[in-house]
Amino acid sequence: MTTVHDVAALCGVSIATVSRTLRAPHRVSEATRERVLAAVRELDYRPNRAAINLRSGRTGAIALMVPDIANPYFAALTKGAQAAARSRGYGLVVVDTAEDVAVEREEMASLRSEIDGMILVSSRLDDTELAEVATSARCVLINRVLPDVPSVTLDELGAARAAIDHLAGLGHRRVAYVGGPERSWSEQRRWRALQDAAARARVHIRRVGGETPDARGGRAAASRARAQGVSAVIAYNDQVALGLLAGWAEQGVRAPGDVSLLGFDDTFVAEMSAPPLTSVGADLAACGEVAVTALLALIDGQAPEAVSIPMTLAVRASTAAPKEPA
Amino acid sequence: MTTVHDVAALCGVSIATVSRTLRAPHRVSEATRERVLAAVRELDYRPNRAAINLRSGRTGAIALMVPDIANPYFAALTKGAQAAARSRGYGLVVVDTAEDVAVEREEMASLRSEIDGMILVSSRLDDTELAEVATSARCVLINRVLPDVPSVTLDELGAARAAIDHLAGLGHRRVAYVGGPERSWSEQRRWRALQDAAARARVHIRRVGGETPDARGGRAAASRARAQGVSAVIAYNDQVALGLLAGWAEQGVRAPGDVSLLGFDDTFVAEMSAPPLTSVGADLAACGEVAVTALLALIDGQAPEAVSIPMTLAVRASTAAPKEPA
DNA sequence: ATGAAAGCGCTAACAG
DNA sequence: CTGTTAGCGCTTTCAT
Repeated sequence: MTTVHDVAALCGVSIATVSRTLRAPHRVSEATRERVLAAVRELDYRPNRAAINLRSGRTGAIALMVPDIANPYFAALTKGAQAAARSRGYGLVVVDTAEDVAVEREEMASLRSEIDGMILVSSRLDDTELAEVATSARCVLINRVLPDVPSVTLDELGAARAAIDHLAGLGHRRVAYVGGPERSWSEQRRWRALQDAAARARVHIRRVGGETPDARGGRAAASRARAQGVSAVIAYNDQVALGLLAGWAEQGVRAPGDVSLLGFDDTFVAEMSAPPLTSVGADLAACGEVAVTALLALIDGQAPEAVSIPMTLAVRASTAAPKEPA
Repeated sequence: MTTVHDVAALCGVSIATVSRTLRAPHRVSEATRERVLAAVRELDYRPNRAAINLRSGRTGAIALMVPDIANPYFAALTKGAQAAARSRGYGLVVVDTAEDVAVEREEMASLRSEIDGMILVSSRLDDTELAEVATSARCVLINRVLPDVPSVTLDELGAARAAIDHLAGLGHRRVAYVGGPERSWSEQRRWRALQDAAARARVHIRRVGGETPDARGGRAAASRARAQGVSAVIAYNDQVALGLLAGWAEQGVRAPGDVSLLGFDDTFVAEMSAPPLTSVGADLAACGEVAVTALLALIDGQAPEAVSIPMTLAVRASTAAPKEPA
C-alpha cells in the first residue's frame, strides 16, 4: 500500500506538499505540482479514504436507502444514482431497508459517521421523525416532501392528467383504478391526482383496493376491477397491470378489445406484455441522478430545493377506443 | 459525536478498557464490562469506522460488483447479499459496472482500501486478469470458476436436465433454445448443459441466436424460434421468454397450445405472464447470502471453496404436451 | 511556496 | 484485569 510518504520520497518533497497538490493544486508551484502528479501516477497512489475521513470529516460517500432493491422501480433509481455518484467521485452505499422502518432507522444511525449525506427513497418514517432526521443529517428525499428539505418527486398530477386525458380522448368515460397500499405516500398522492384529473376531464373514476402492489395483487384484483362496469383500468404500477392482464387472459377477457389498460411507472416490464403496456412514467435513472446532484449541492452549502420530475405517457397497445363509446 | 473518551469518562475507566469491552469482552471483568456497556448504551456511542479502519486495517465493509443492478436477476442477488452482510455487521457497497470491464477494473482498484473483500458477479474480466485480482484481494466469484478462488455457481447442468426431462416427459422431441450473448460465460455454460441434457434424453435441440437478452430480443426471435419446426422453446432467461410470448401473441401463436415455452432463472417476471411461465431457477437471494458467507469465511482465513447452488423447476402453465406427439 | 508538527478516533503492544 | 502510549495515513495550522 503506497502512502503520501512514498510519493513524497520519490519526488523529494514533504508529505504536506503531496497532500496540497491533491487537495489544493493552486497552492503549489507548477513545477512541483507536475513532479508530484507524475509520482502519483507512477506509483498508482490512491489516498486512503479512512485517513482522509478521520482527519477532515469528509467520507467521500453518500447513502441511498431504498425500500426494496429487487423492485425494478427502485433498481432503476439506484442505477442512475450510482452512475451520478461515481462520476462525481463519490461512493454510493446502497441500503435495502426491506420496507422495514426499524431497519431504516437503525441503518441511518449506524451509517451516520460513514457518509456525507443520504438519499431517502419513499421513506417509511412519519413526517415528524423525518423532519428530525433532516435537521441532524444532510439528506434529500425522493417521493416525499417536507418544508426546508430538498426533495425530488415525480409529477404525479401531470401523469394523472396525461393518463386520464389519453383515455378520455379515446372515448372512455368510466374508469377504475386498482390502487396500491393505502397508507403509502405515493398511493395517496397518485389517487388524489387521478381524482383531480378525472373530475377535470369529466371522467368517472372508482378505486378498487389492490392487494400487494405486484403481479399477484393485480391478478387477484382482475375480476373486481372489471366488475365496476368500466371500459378502462389504470393500475398502481406496471407489475399490477401485468397481473391484471394475466388474470383477464385466464378469463378470456382481452385488452384492449374488452378493456383498456394503463400502467404506472413505465418500467421495463411494460414492454414485456402482450399487448405491450401503455404506461405513464418518469426517467427514474435521471431522478436518481438529480437526487445525487441535489445532495452534493446541499453538502456544498447550497439552499435546499424541491424539484419535480416530469412524467410522460408512453402509448403502446394496451389502450384503444372502447367497444361502445358512451 | 461521542468518542471512546466520552464513554471512558462517564464510567471512570481508560479508553483502552472501553475498546477492549467492545472488541474482546472476555478480557475485561464482568463488573467493568457491564458498566461500560451501560455507558455505551446511554450515550448511544458508535465507534468511528474510519478510525477502526485506519488502526486495524479492517473496514467492516465488503463490495458487490454487478453488471447491471436494474436486471432483476442481479437485483435479487443483491438483496440477499445485502441482508446477509447487514446481519453479520458488515456494510455492503454495491457497484453497478454497467457491463463495462473498464469500470469494473477501476472500481476494484479504487475500492481496495475501503473494503475487506469483494464479490464479483458475472465478471467481464478474462481468466488471467481475474486470477491476478484474486491473488491480490480477497474475493469470491459468482457465475465464474477459477482454481483456488472461492466461487458460487448455479447448477446449470441440473437445471438443463430438469428442463429437458420435463419437456421430454411431456412428449417433446424437438426443442429450440433462444440463447443469450454468445461470449457470456453463463450462456456458454447453459448451452453446453442443454446439449448435454438433450443428448442424454434423446431430444433434438437447436440453438437460435438471440439479440439482446431481454424482452425486445425475445420478441425479435419469436418467428425464428418457431421456424425450427419445434414443439417447445427454451429461453436464455425469463425476460427473453416473455418477449417470445408477446411476439407470438401478435402472430396468433398460443402457448402452450401451439408451442411450449420454458424460461430460465425463475425471476418474479415469470409469474407476470399469461400463461405464467414454467421456469428453472435458483434462489438468487440465497446465492447472494452464500457468497457473503464464503467471503467472510475467506477473510477469516478459511480455505476457498467452490459451492454450487441447486436450480429447481417451477412448473407453471406455459408448458404442456405437444399437439401431435412425435 | 514549502516544511514541521499536531492530532482526527481508535487499537494493540507493553507495563504494571 | 487495567492503564499508558505509540501510531494507522492524512490534512491543516503555523512557521519559515
